[in-house]
Amino acid sequence: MKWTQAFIPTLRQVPKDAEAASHQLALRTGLIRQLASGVYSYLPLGHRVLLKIIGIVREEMNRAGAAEILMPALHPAELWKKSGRYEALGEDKISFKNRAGHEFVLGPTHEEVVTELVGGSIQSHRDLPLLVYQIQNKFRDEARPRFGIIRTKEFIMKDAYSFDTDDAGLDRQYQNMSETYHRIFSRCGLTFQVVHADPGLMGGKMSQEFMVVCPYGEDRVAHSDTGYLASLDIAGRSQPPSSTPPAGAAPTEIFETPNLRTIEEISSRFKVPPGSMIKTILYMADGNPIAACVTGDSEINEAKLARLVGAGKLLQAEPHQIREATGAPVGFAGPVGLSVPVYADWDVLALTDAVTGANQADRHLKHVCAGRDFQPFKTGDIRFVKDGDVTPDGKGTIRLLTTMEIGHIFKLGTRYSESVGAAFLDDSGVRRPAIMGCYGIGVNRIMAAVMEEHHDEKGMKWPAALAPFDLELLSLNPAEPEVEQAAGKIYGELLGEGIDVLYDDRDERAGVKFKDAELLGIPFVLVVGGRSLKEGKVELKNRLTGTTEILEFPGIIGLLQERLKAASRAAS
RNA sequence: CGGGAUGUAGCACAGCCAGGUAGUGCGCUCGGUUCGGGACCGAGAGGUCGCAGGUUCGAAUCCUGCCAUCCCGACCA
Repeated sequence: MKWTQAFIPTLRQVPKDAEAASHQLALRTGLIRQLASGVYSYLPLGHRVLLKIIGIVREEMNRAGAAEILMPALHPAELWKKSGRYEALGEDKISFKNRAGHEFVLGPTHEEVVTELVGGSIQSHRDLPLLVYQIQNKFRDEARPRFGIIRTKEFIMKDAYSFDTDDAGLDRQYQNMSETYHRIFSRCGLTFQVVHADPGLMGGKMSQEFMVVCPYGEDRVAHSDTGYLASLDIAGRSQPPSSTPPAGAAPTEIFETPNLRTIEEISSRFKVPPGSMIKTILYMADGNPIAACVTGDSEINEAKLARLVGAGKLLQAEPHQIREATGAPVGFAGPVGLSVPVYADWDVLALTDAVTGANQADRHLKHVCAGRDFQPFKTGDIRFVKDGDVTPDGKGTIRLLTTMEIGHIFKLGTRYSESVGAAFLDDSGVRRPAIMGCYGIGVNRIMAAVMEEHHDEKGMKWPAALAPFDLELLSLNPAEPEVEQAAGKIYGELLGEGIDVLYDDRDERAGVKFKDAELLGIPFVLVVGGRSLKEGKVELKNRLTGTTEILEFPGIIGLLQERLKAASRAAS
């Protein structure tokens, strides 16, 4: 394709709204343009990259035995009510009513639709197992789109769903998808990690996330050099020893803290380190009030807390519920004398001289000692892990890494096959719900992740497998007829050989073309210029290695093909 | 949804505090000179200063409200 026909609006300066490297580069190289917050157009170069990614995904999914389908983006709201997820969709739902007054949801994911589809089409255990997938735009009204195409309201997802007769079948499909995902992300040139995620509270099913370490990700994982790796909702730590109060420790004492509610306010006003304060947060666990305590320098992890409590639904208490439970307004809760069950983090047990709320307006307690002044109902690990925590096996030191989730696989079980309906008759004639799994990949996120990983100060360095073109042909000074002719001839021959080439035929100065070529980051740039042309030579620049090779006529095309093949072999 | 910031030409910004004909750099158009690493000279085009209301003889500038976008956090089936 010729540059002058390609619609590649490169930018010299970085648009001020872009912060992440992938966002800046995607804008500067003319891959994307924003229409609204979290809503983007993909221009020819961006679209080509997406097609390359989709090509790899499709190839690997097909190889894995998955059958491609295409489901609608328009879902009757009724279907979501049937599965019970209509409410759970909440604010993220994008929906509208048609002229007949029927509500439709723009599909944020497709468990309901695929279960409806498959449920209506299978009858016997002989129809299973089944594995289907699609590549399609999803819609979620994200409260906060971020970092260009890393988190958008409309995004491209590959979603796959498996249906089996038993758990062993599900295990096989899950393993198959896990291996397929490894192949897909590797072929895309990504360095990734697989992290066990919160299995959720329904049935203890398994879930794993495929993560890329990246400063502009929106997840974090706990990692140690002893090989520990876990998402924060399940990341544990070793249990610290609890302390016993020193003999003759001071008794608790109430002190006045007018209008001082937060850890920071008390800490700075009374010079108490946050680590020796007890933060007490009230929750409603399946409708019953409970209190959770961590040290003032920690944050409660609600997933961990929910597991300790054994609660299905955990919500932060409303102000009136806090007042009922503690007898005080928000900001003065503490574990001492509290009538609701107290769930305390291990760290709290180590405090022998703590400050915490007195359960009275404008008052706190000091010299509080866990075990002496209050007895937790249960203790455990309920806070987010922090840098420096010790891994559960006691051997490693935890470091937090910022990561981007590019894929996830999940053993669903029968949640949707029961609620929406997908059942089969087993070999003894008993009607049973299919065992499901679901497997997602964020296609535009792969693009962003690759851009985060493969660039330098000059611009992109696309892995051969995803580059928008195999080769850029760059003619210096097209005003010289010999150069123009030679470049045109080479362009024609490359096209004839089926090489995907971008021909920079613009009437621009050499510097502009070189800079743009480096910015675009197509792996190979073939430079045709008057100087070397006189000696019957052209130059082949390798953007990835930064090296230049001189090629001589004739035989250029053949050599190029060798280089391109070698590059794509190296990538796969 | 809480906190912070920013909206002036395609992009990046100045002007606002101290109200008085809307500017700079890059890009763009035309002419000329250049031409292997983001050229130079000359002449141009391009803006309801985010929107609405108010104050004032007069508002990009002061006041009020709204909207949009970005960042931190909450959320993320």
